[in-house]
Amino acid sequence: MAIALKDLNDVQRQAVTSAKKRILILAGAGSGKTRTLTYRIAHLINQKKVKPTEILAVTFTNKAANEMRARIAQLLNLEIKQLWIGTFHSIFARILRIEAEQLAVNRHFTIYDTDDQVNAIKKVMSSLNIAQQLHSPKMFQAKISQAKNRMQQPKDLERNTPDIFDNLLPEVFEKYNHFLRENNAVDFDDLLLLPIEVFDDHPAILEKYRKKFKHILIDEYQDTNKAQYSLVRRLVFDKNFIYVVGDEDQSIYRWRGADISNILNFNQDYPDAQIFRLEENYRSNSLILEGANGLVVHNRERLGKNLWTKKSKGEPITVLDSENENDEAKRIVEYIHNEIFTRKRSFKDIAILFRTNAQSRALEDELRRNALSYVVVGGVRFYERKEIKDVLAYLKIIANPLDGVSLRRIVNFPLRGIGDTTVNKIEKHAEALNISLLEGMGRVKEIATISSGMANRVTEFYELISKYRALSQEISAAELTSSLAHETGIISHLKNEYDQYESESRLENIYELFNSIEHFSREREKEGRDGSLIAFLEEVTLMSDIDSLDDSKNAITLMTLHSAKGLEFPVVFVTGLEMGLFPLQRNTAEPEELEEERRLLYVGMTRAEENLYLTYARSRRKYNTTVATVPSLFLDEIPAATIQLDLNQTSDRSQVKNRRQARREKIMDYFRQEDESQANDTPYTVGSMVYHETFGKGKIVKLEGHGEKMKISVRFEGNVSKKLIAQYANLTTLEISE
DNA sequence: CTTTATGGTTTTTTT
DNA sequence: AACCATAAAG
Repeated sequence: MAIALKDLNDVQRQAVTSAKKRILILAGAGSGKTRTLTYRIAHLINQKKVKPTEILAVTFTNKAANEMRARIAQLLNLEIKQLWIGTFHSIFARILRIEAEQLAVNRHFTIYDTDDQVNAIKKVMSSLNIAQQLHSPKMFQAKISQAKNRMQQPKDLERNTPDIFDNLLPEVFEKYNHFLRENNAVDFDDLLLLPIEVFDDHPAILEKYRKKFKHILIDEYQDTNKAQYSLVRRLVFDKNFIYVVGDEDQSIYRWRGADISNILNFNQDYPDAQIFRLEENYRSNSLILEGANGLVVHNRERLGKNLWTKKSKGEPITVLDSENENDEAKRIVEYIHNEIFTRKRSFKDIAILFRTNAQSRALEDELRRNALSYVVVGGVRFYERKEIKDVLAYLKIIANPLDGVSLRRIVNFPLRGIGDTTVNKIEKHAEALNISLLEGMGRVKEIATISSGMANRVTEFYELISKYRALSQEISAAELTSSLAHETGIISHLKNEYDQYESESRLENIYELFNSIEHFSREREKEGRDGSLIAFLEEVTLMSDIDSLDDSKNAITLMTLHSAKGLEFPVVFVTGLEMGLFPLQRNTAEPEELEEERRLLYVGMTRAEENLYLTYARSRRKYNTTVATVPSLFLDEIPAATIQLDLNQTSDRSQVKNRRQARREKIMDYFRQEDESQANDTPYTVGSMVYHETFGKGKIVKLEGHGEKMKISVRFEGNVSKKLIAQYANLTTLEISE
C-alpha cells in the first residue's frame, strides 16, 4: 500500500518523491521540514524498496530522532528497528564502538562530558606545572574544543604568539589527548574526529559504510560543523544519495563551530544538486511572521527567502516594558492569566524563552507564587547534578576500569579517609609500573610510604569495585546501581549530610536515576537494541536538555532560545530584550556574532503560533549590582506595523514613534560606550609581567572592568597576590622573558 | 595526612 | 549551587 502524499503541498511532494541524488531543501521556519523528511524516508522504504538498514538519518536531538522514528513507523504501519537515526554524536559513537579495534581506545570507552574534560585538563596542567590560578582550565577546555571543531591538531596551532596562554595551548592539547587515550576515554569532539581518522586510515572501512548507507539524510544542516561536514563528504560517494534540510536563518551554533557556509555552499560541493524551497509557513499568524521576516532581513549572510502564510493577520506582537526583572516576571504572569482565563489556553500552550539560564530564576519565583505549573528545560541538568554524577562515576569505573577521572571522583566519596596525597602516591606507583590507577590501588601494599592502616582502606575500596565489576556480569544494571548506592553509603550520606528538604530532593533524584536505568534497559531490550550499562552511560552523556522534556505534562515551558529550536507553541514570551543581554554583550562587537543573535531572536519569534510577547526591563540585576539597561536594537528592527505596545497602557501611534526615537538614541549611546571602553584598553594582558614599587615583580592573573577603573589581580614573587586598581597601581609592564 | 569550615568566585548558548 | 584555596583542628 502506498503512503498517502495528500497531506503534502506541491513542493513538499516533489521534494519527497524526487529521484535526484543530491538534494538540498531550504525550509523556512514552520514550513513542514520535519514532515518532508519523515515522508521522504517512508517513501524510500515503501515505494523505492530501500531497506531500512541502508538509510542513515541525522537529526539534531535524540528526541527528534525518536519522534521521527515513531512517525515513520506509523506511516508505514510497521516497526523499523534497523533504521539508523540519531544525532551525529550518537551515530558515530555507535560506529566507533563497532570499529574500536582500529583505535587507541577499546570498545568500552567512556565519553567525557565537559565537566570530566575540565578534570582531565586539570590533571594535565598539574603534570606540566601550569598553575590553575594563572590559566583557567575551563579556558583550555574551550580552546581545545574549538580547535577540534575546526579539525585542528596540536601541531596545527601557532606556538610563538605574544600570548602566554596560546603558547601553552598546543602542549596542553597534546597531553590532554594522550591522557584521554590512557583513560580509555573520548570527548564529545572525538566522537566525530576519531571516525574521520578511521575512515582515512582504513579505506575498506569507509567503503563498508558507503555501501551500507545508500541514503544519507540530514536535518538542521545549517548547524553542522567542519568535522560533521567532513564525515558527510567522506560517506557520500558516487552511488550515495544525500538529502539535506536546513535554514540558514536558523543557524544558532556558530560559537560551537557550526559553519553556515556548509549550507550556503551545498551546490558547489554537489554541482548537480536539486534545490527545493519550502516557503509556506503553516505555523504563525501573518503579523508574527511579518515581524520575524522584517527582523531577519537585517542580516547580510543569507540566501534570502520569502516566507509567507495563508493564515490571517491575527494579533500584533506585544512589547512589554517593565521596571526590572521581577516586574518583568509579574507582567508576564499578568498576561499568562489573561491567556488562560479569557482566551482559555492551557499551561502547555505557553512557553517563556530567555537568552541565558540565569534569567529563569525571577520567572520561576513569580510563577511559583501564583501557583502556575511550569517545567524548566535544562538549567542544572539532571545528569549533571552532583549526587547523580557521583553514582554515575561508580558505574563508569565499573564499565571502564581505565577511567581515572571517574575513579578520582569517587575514591573518597563518601568519605573513607583516602585523601589526595595517598591517591597521588598510588598514581606515581602505577605510572612507574605502567598500570592503571585502579590496578595500582589493588597493589597499594607495595608502596612503602603508605601506612598499613591507609593501605587497608584502599584495599577495601579496591575490593568493593572488583566485587561490583564481577556482579555487573550477573545482575541487571538497575539492580547493580541500587545495590551499589546502598552498600557504598551514598544513600545514608545523602540522608545525613543535608537538611531535610535538600536531602529529600537529592534522594528523589537518586531514585529517579534507578528508574531511568530500569526503564532504559527494558525499552532497549524490547526494541532488540543494546541495553547494557555502557549503552546507558552513553545515552545519558549524549542526552540534550530538550531530550528530557516530558511534554505530556500540562505546564508552562521555560527554556533557553537554543533549546526551543524545532518547537512550537500557541503563546510565546521572549524575555530580556536588552542590549548586552539579548544581543549578549560579548556578541555585539563582531557583525557575524550580532547576526547570530538576530537569528536566535528570529528562531524565538517563529516558535509562536498565535500570540507573541517581547519583553524587556529598564534595569536588571547583574551579579550583585543593579544596572540600567537599554532596550535591544532588535526591537527597532521589527516593523512597527506588526507591533503593539502593552495593552494595559493607553498609547497612540505618535507615542509609539516617540518611544522608538528615544530607544534609538539610547542604542547609539550604548554602542558609543562600547567603543570607548574598547579604545581605552590598557596595555595590560593576563599573563604578562609587571613591576610594582613596593611588591616587586609579578604576573597578571586577572583583569576586571575597563579603562582607569580596571581592577588588576597580580601574583607577585613570593606568592603574594594583590588586587589593584589600574588608575592608582602605577605598574610598569615588563618584557616577557622566556 | 585528612577533614572540615570559611569565604570568594563563578555563567552564554550545548553535543 | 558547586567549586576552589586556605587554614586550623583531629
